[in-house]
Amino acid sequence: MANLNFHHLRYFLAVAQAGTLTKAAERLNISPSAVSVQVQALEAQLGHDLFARQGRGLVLTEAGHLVLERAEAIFNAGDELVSAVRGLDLAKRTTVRVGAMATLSRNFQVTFLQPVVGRADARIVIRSGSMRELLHLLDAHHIDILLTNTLPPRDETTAWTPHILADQPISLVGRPLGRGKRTGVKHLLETVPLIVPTIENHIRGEFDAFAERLGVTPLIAAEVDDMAMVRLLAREGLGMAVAPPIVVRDELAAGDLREFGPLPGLKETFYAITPTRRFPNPLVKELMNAQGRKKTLARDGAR
Amino acid sequence: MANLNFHHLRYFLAVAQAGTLTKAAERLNISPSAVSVQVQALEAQLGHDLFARQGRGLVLTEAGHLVLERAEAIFNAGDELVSAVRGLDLAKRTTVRVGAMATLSRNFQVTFLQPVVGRADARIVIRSGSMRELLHLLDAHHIDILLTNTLPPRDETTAWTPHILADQPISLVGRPLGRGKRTGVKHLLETVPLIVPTIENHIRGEFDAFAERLGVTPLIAAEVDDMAMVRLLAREGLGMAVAPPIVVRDELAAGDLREFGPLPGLKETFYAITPTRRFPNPLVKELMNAQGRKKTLARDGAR
DNA sequence: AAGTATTGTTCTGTTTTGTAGAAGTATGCA
DNA sequence: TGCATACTTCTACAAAACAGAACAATACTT
Repeated sequence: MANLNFHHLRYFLAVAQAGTLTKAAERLNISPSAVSVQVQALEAQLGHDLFARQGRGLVLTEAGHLVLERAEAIFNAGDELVSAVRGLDLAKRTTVRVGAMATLSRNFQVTFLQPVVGRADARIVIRSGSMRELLHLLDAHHIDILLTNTLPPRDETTAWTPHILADQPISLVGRPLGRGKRTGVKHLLETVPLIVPTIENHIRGEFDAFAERLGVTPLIAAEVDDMAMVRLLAREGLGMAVAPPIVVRDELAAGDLREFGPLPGLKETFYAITPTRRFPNPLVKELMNAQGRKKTLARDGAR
Repeated sequence: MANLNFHHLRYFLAVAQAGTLTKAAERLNISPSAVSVQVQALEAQLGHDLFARQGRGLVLTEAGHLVLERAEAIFNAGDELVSAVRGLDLAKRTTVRVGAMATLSRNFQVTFLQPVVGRADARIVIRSGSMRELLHLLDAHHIDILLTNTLPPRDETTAWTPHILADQPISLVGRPLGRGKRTGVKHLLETVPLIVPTIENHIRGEFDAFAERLGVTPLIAAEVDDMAMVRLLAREGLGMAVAPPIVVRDELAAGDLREFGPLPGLKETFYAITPTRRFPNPLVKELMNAQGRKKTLARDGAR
């Protein structure tokens, strides 16, 4: 069975809507004979008369009515397609759609988005999910950028590139201890309940290796994958968290929590993953550039 | 702005679905060069790249994904259109869609449909409504036949023809009277409460003229347009109904109601209105033919 | 690193499809 | 009957889509 000829269908629709073949031809800037032939071709292909030749006019048959309804829907969909594509230029330029790993620190996300937050000409869409889900969204262009702290494996078909945004040192953070208590890292690891990342997180691997190296068996109170949860638990005093200080930035500033020294050699790396094509979204470009500057400043400050 | 070229769009869809241009061309039984050109024409027209030329392959861009989704919907609709038209041959042949004036006697409708009722190879769809609504449905081919007892005015654009199905005498029908009561029509009209059709119904006009001719002022208890309601009211003993006996056929047979003689000169005519085209629906043809035979029989019997 | 296979593009000539305009047919109207 | 309207048919022409060859870029192989 041959495919429906949409060119014929378009002329049929014009005739059905205009009421007469002649008027339709006029509206299409085309000769009546051409329209006549095309409509007949459609009828031949469908195997049904769409118009009854009544007197000197055309009247829709039952099949004609049926086709008319659907043809209208089809060409409306076509028009919508075109305007949607045109809309890409306008709408998408001013929106940045960010996917973030559900387990990622919210503070980090906010810091990253700083340059566009609150700007009147920019809209932000954030969706979180697993790496699998987010990569799929990125591939289908439903997000412009993917924020993560673990790098998915690249294979030959990957159409994206990772960008390192920042290295965060990993510290022990927890509620202030009483006066005179020992605060050495090794001692703390052995005596204080700990909140550590789950095993999927590469920090956990590094932490375990670090503990091994020190020759201590840490007292693990909780394994948590969500950084927002880590923050809450630390604030509640469940134990000391193995996490980058940025996660509890506010609490550190307020004095509710304290940083008990970085864990040497442990760090968390934040990545932004973008489609391989050069950033077509100017907001993404802006974000990436701003990030570059920030990283430099942070390095200089650390010296 | 030029119209969307669905021919280009079809090739784009094929490429997007097949993954590569080459495979798409193969599936379409067409050369790759042709496909390449057509897809590029679409891109030019939409003003966006739909594929990113990556390595030696093609990868959908954001605009491409957007177009893909909609294109799928469009061509699905096209396929549905074709199968709907094809389905006309099969489905519609075995279905008869009847529109009946809401006020029409149900008994009459059943009698009319008798020839196809209960047949395994025939489906019946009945919808009721006002003349206006039903004519519209007939015009749009949503019903095959329209049953009515009044004839709508024909003008030059009418695309339908009426068929007289049957003449029914109009009688006075009501609950049996006590023994010895006078049953003359003139006497009854003056003394018994009556259930008469509303003024839109032409029977009412004839009835009023008839009463005038007799020189009586009838005692009207109710004006009702719906024959099912007339039947109910007569059964309840509200009064005597001015109606064709077929409306209360069952009650007459059971003896619950009695016919008090026909009103001379008054009759109701039932019409079937069909599109002017010769019945394309074999069931309609059957119904009309059967009706012809029945009418003849009824006439012969009346002699 | 060089050869080979794969994928998409460009170009040229050919085929298919669509179109205009004249002539013809059928209907409605004065 | 004469004339206008509406569609169709026919013929020639124009536009579009197409195949095939040559080419360019990339990936795989040895």
